[in-house]
Amino acid sequence: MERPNDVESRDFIRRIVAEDLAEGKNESRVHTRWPPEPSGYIHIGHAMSILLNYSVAQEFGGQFNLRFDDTNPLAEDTEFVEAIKRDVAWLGADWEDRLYFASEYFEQLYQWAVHLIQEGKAYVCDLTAEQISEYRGTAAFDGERTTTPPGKNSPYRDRTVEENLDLFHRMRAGGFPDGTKTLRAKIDMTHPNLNMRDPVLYRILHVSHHRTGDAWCIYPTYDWTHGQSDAIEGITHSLCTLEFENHRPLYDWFLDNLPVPHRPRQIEFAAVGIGYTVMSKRYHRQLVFGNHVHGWDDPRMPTIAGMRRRGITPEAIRAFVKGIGVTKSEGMIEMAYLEHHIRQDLNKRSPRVMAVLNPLKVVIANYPQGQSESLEAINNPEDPLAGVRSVPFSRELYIEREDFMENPPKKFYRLSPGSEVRLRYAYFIRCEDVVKDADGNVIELRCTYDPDTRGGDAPDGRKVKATLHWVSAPDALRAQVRLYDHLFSVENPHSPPEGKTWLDTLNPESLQIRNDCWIEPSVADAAIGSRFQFERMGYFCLDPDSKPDGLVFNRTATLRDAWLKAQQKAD
RNA sequence: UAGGGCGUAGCCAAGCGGUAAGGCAGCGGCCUUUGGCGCCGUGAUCGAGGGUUCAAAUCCUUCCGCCCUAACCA
Repeated sequence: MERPNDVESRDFIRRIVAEDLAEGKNESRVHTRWPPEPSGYIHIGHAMSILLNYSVAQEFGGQFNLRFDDTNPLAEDTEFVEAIKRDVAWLGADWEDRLYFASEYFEQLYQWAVHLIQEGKAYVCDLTAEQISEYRGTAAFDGERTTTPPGKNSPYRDRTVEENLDLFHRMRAGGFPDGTKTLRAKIDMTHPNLNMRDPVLYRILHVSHHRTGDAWCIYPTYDWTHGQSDAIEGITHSLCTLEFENHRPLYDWFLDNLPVPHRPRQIEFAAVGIGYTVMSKRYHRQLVFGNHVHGWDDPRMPTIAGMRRRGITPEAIRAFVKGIGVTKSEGMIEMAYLEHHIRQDLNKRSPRVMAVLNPLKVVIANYPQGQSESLEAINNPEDPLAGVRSVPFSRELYIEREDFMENPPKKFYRLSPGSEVRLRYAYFIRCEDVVKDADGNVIELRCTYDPDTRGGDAPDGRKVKATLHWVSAPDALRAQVRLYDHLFSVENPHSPPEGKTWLDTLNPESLQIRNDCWIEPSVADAAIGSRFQFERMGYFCLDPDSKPDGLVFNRTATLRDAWLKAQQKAD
């Protein structure tokens, strides 16, 4: 069927926002926010939420806030606040001067709690955590089937307003030990939505907070904080992930029962999952604190910090996020899809360079001893403006070990005894002899070159089936290269094989370090973070561990490899 | 079990009653001084059944499957 292709369809959230705008809601404003808890580093899943909230505001001429949801001092830390700010900014989401902390609203929240008590809609409860759970009516298996009994009222539910006010005041004043009392909303203990069965608003925690210090010993829960914070900030559309859908009735109940200045609307969307990795902060904390990776910014991690160190650009992440769309159906995106966007972005912007990761020495027998020359190489065939550079050529070179086979199979176009190939931007060479050590390992190739093919073309028109990258041995820089693979060996670590845990599925070969790599001298002064395409090998970037006399590169992504694929098919 | 949500090709995703967009992956081919890039071609009757209608992926209905919650975490 014929359908206009140029009409980009809107996702369901943008459609709702557009409708609200059309109906003149919210004084025709659009205002979103992203509310992280500073209890870990953010990951690519968060990036989707950040970019969605930010871009919706952008597209509708609205504003975007960054608000830390810092209501649980037990897990939070300023280190995470700083890391999150850095990562959000790096992704390109600009909160301008609107950086907020839910902890700034603690006093207002307290006043609203008092209001609720006065209205007879909240009470101080002495039940323990376990008792609260029991009274709530937890699902139970009666031997035949699981049932969900209605909850029953707390015996403290009918305390007088005066008593509640007094108790709540003393809770704040520090009169009670941790866990002995809570403030709960008085809603409905038989409500089918468990969140509505008298949820806890405040718990007692004699713990100092990274921003409010020891000013408080009672801390508001997420549910009691979130919607009201949105209201205070004038948020019009509070976009969050699907697991909060169950909380929406409560979110709305608070707004309905409080004298809030504004009425925000919560809309939920599906979070992303990506194959061969895990996307939960809880798991990330275990990976980091359990030393299964080298920190939050380990290039194998799906954290923003890790991806940045890996060499992935914010543009690639944005393109990826835009590509997967916004829906309510939860799925698992293939890693190949992320890699596609990484390659597409890096292909256009990365200067090419030649580097040999697994060196095999080549001596050009007919090239004069002691002679050398400079050859011109194109910096980026995708970008004419990138210009050219010169690379040194000499009698002794290194080529990639995988580019030579003594007994090549059919369709192996590269170097083998007697065959001729092109050295990129240099000459045609022919392999004349194979030098081996006592164990029969190939340690050197003796080749001859054709002086007439300088630059890579033969005047007589003869063709060659392969072009190899290479470096001049006396001129090349030694480098360490870190090759990364999937962090996990199974696509979904959340459902590991029988008898295994998710940690058992970590890929033992996710990091491979090569110390004897050689790279052309043009990268000598590259800045940390510089990205390159090592021709025929992949995309790499200079790691912060790099020193002037010891270059360290991270492999961001491999190039697609038709030969590799053909081999795998042959196996 | 209760409440909430989801189900369109291997993956993501358009579609909103008029007879299945697009991307990724795969496969085949072209091009090529990166076996890269680029280009061309190639796949579905929409979880299942029933119903309404001239016409249904789109409406109704029953069923099935999967996910979320049942924390004084967010």
